[in-house]
Amino acid sequence: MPELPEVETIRRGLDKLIIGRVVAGAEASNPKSFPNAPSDVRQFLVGASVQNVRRRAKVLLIELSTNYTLVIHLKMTGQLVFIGEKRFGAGHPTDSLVGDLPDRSTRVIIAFDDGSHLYFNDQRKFGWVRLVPTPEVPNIDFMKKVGPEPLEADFTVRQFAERFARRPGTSIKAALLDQSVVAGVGNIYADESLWGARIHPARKVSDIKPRQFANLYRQLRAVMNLSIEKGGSTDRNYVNAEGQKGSYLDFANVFRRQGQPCPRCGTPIIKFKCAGRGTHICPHCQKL
DNA sequence: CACTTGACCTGTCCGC
DNA sequence: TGCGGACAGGTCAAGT
Repeated sequence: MPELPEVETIRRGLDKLIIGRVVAGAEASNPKSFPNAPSDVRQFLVGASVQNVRRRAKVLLIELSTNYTLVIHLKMTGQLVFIGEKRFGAGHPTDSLVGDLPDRSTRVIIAFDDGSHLYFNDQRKFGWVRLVPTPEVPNIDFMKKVGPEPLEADFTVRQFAERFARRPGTSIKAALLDQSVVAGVGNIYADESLWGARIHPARKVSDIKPRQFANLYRQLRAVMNLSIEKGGSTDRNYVNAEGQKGSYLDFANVFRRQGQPCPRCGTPIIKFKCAGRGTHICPHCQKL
């Protein structure tokens, strides 16, 4: 579910909500969701204060005073929701998607010593939370192979185009979704940026011209920055750290808009399968 | 090797 | 308001 803009939105929320709070306890209802030994949790999580909340690709990093980090991947259906100590049953925000927590999808609960809680909910159990020594975070498999951050100021068009040389024979959409090429792109922003650059998703990487890479680079950054501004995309169950939906899909041009007119030319948007994923294009603007 | 497909899970929606 | 099947935003292991 969450791609770079959604994870970044959660990060910004947590940055305001949990810095300085002290962990009082942690429990997991599903061992796969939080595979750490109880002794590590007692030693390095309980009593720790939150120093920093970072993001790398689609991964959240909650850095603790014990020199350990909670590494969190939300995969398809993960949520990370903070509920303060003063919230009672009656007072849900009107735009909230979550009811009382914990609920059936709650896999991990972090309790803070002031009575507030951080809930990791994950309907499909693909996501995970891991407690890792902070210096070892760059060495976990995912971190070792993930590509550069596309929104960093020093990430250039040239760098962007060069990354695709790793996957010359595959489709541009498969390459965009490959986290080792560029970090943080998922199905929504792949489709939206390809529409913006007028590139057909099934086009082979080796056929893409330098001008098209330049276009795609601009579109990808524009689309992701707009989404962060709108609080991300809520298609089914994404929510931010306060349980609220994002509104980017109101501004999307093709994603989940099959049958509706292309905003540029009016041709109906179509949906088909590409790189194993549901894919949305304007068949007039994006020719194979 | 480069690339594609299936598996991991649960829930929802659609057609019969 | 039953049942089977397809599908869902991600990533890895296994297969071609």
